Amino acid sequence: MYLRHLGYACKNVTLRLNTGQTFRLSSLTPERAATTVAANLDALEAMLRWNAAHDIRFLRISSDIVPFASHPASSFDWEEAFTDRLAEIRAYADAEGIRLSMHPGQFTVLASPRPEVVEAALADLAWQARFVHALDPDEGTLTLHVGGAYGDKPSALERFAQNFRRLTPLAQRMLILENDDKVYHADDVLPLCERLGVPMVFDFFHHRLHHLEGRREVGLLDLRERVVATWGERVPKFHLSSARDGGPRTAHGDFVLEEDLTAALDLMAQVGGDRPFDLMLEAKQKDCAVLPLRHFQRQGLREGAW
DNA sequence: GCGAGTCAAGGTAGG
DNA sequence: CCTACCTTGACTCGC
Repeated sequence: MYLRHLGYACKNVTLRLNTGQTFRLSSLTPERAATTVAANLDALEAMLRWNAAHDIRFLRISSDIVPFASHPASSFDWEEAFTDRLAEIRAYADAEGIRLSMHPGQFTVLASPRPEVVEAALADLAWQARFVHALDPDEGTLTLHVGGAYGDKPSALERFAQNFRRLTPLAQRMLILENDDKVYHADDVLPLCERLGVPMVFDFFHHRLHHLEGRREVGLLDLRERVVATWGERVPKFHLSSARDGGPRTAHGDFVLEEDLTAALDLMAQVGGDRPFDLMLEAKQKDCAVLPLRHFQRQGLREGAW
């Protein structure tokens, strides 16, 4: 496989722009929501233009782009209010070949034993699936973690599978599952993905944390063919970070070390033949972490060129 | 403008 | 039981 796009998440440090400006629940009114979403969409468009100019064609949109979108107290209809604006941005992203994704936060938990938590997660995933789909119907994704273990991982996995079937058809289609840093290792997530027919987004950094701490012996070497297979004909997506110097072991660094990127590229070069994959860099410095690594992208590469 | 206090939400680890 | 941490820190108030 070869690296097609490098991406970053939610914010642009250079432009000081954020696709997820929000406000307190106590400030929620339809007017405030409309103003904030309009500003977030403007920020998104400016980031897309900057990205295209810098050959960055992969971006995660903040799940706060529509604050309180699925909250019971919100009556603001973003789809109706911004139909034309969304179509405009979609056309631009499409013309520039930019892939988009969203990643609900820690509170969206489909495996929870608490019904109210699951209901909220279903509502959250429903609107976010519609949002990504409106902007990138071809390659958009919705990244999710499995959730907690609650002292009984098999039961939690079973609950996840049952609740997955309750998602809207669109959310089921957009969803992809990521291995996390402490509970659901790649060899927990992969069988679940295979069972549900959901692509797996493999996070190199999370995977390595499990290895360094001796919780698992299974390496990516043993899993990579199966991880890629979960994507079918779609372009697989991976996550990569470097550790933060001196920070908590799970903290993301400001940048991504070139050696961490080349290690990931080497691992994937031997899989999947002449096939592209995309890589989301999770680094505090966002776009500034991507810029120095762009030359590793092989845009529009055809076989034999690498 | 700025520092302090607070924020919708879940879950885990360590004390 | 409680606090700290993860994550996208950053909004809001009172000075």
